[in-house]
Amino acid sequence: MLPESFLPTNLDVAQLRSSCATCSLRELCLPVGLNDQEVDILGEVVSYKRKVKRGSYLHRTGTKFQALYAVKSGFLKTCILEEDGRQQVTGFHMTGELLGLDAISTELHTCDAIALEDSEVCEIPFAKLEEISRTIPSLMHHFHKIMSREIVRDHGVMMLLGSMKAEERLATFLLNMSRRLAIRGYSESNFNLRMTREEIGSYLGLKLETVSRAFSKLQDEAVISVNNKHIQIHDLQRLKTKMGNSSCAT
Amino acid sequence: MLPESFLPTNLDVAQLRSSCATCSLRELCLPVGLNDQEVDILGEVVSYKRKVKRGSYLHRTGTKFQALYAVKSGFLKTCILEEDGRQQVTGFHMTGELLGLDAISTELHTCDAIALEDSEVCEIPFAKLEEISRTIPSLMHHFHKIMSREIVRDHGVMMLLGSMKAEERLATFLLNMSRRLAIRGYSESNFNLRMTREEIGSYLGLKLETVSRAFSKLQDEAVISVNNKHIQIHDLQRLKTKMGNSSCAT
DNA sequence: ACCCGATTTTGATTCAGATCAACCCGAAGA
DNA sequence: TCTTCGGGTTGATCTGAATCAAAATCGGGT
Repeated sequence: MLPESFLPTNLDVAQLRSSCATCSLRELCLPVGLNDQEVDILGEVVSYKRKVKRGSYLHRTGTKFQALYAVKSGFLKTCILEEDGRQQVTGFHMTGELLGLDAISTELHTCDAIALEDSEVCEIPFAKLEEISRTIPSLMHHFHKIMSREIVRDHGVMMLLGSMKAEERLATFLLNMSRRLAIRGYSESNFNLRMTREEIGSYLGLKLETVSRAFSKLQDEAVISVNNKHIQIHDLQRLKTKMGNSSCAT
Repeated sequence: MLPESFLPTNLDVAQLRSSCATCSLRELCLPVGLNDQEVDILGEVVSYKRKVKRGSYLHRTGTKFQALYAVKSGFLKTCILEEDGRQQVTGFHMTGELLGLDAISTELHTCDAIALEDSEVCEIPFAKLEEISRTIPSLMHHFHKIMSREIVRDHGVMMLLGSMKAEERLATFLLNMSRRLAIRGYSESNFNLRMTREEIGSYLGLKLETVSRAFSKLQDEAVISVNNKHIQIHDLQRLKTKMGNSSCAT
């Protein structure tokens, strides 16, 4: 099994989906452990909200980096692509997660971010974030934790890509989705995927046909039900065992 | 070809290997763009130096995180390992690079760091680093860049593991080593590897036999010479073309 | 309701890399 | 010097996933 730390939570609070209609900071991943006054300070920074229609870009590779984006609602993917056309999905991102961390290093975005459904993000001008984090140490520390968690997540994916078989990869992926949805208050065993088989494949280092076959196999074994994008997990426990033992019985 | 940003430089200054025998801060990756006074402040934080003998651990998975480590000399690997014994090398680290970034998120190390040759590191207590970075904005910003660069590097590895063939992976790996050595003033075309075939394989998601065969193939094609751990690159240009075009002629 | 393009599933075949196995080589130690 | 042992190379075979191909299904628009 992958270590717990593989799972890219990207948020520490469970009560994300507030009923508040405005761009409430409380929904984001950043203001963990801040007092009201500090949240107010942060609030002036993240005021700008942006809508991203399904299929359109939040940012493109090579464009200037100015702000991080906190996902307020919706679902996005990030991917890098080579000149020769090869594409690698580097992540899927849902409510409360932070996008753009990779762009800090060069001041240019190093990947594309594309909405897989109509989404909303809060823009967080990075220069301002650094500025106020000087006066709010806990904010700075939490931001460091978020970046670090992204590194840990990436290491988990390296492990997956480097040494897991197709079925293990898919099981890991499903459990990851399940867990992240559960944290946000959705069902852990009943959900709709927002991405295509090809996108899943790109993320997992597999071809789309292989992903499809792996789905079918898990369904044949009655571990899950698959109806196109709709997934139902019947046996979470058994799915977990699939994650980590290629050596054990199939 | 991988984007330039793939290459995990982890330092911005070329003149790393100063002749100064003490633990000069100037050699590290952190004090970029600081004035003398600021370097002095930072100096009080990173005073402690630690030796790590070849084969021994700098830190182990699960132990408490207290400090980042800046490699002063030597060569280390980091790896995560599963209960079932599977191991994944997540990186190789040389002079000037920063270790331990993954541990910030949970306050526990999420990987082992093992010296592949006798090495020296400077300990940087993280709490203190955060503290002084409040008063030195450029230090904070540079630290953010370093973390971000690690994320970009990891994405590059994901690309490699997700969509490259064995030979492409090895070519990419060699060019990466070559470049990092060149930055440090060593030959870009003539160097000794410090890790075994198995460790290379783990990093690249290949078995050691496959790594060995890929080496032999590149040698047969007169692109490189291999003598055990000693590598000589004869045709850097051709090696670069190997990196990115599985579709093109072999 | 119907159509069209995109997506998904499934089958047949191929192939890159894993696995199994033998052997070689060089450094460390008796 | 001889032995041993951890790497490393190379060959033979196997296999999981890629590739090629053809249906089936879904969803959006008219």
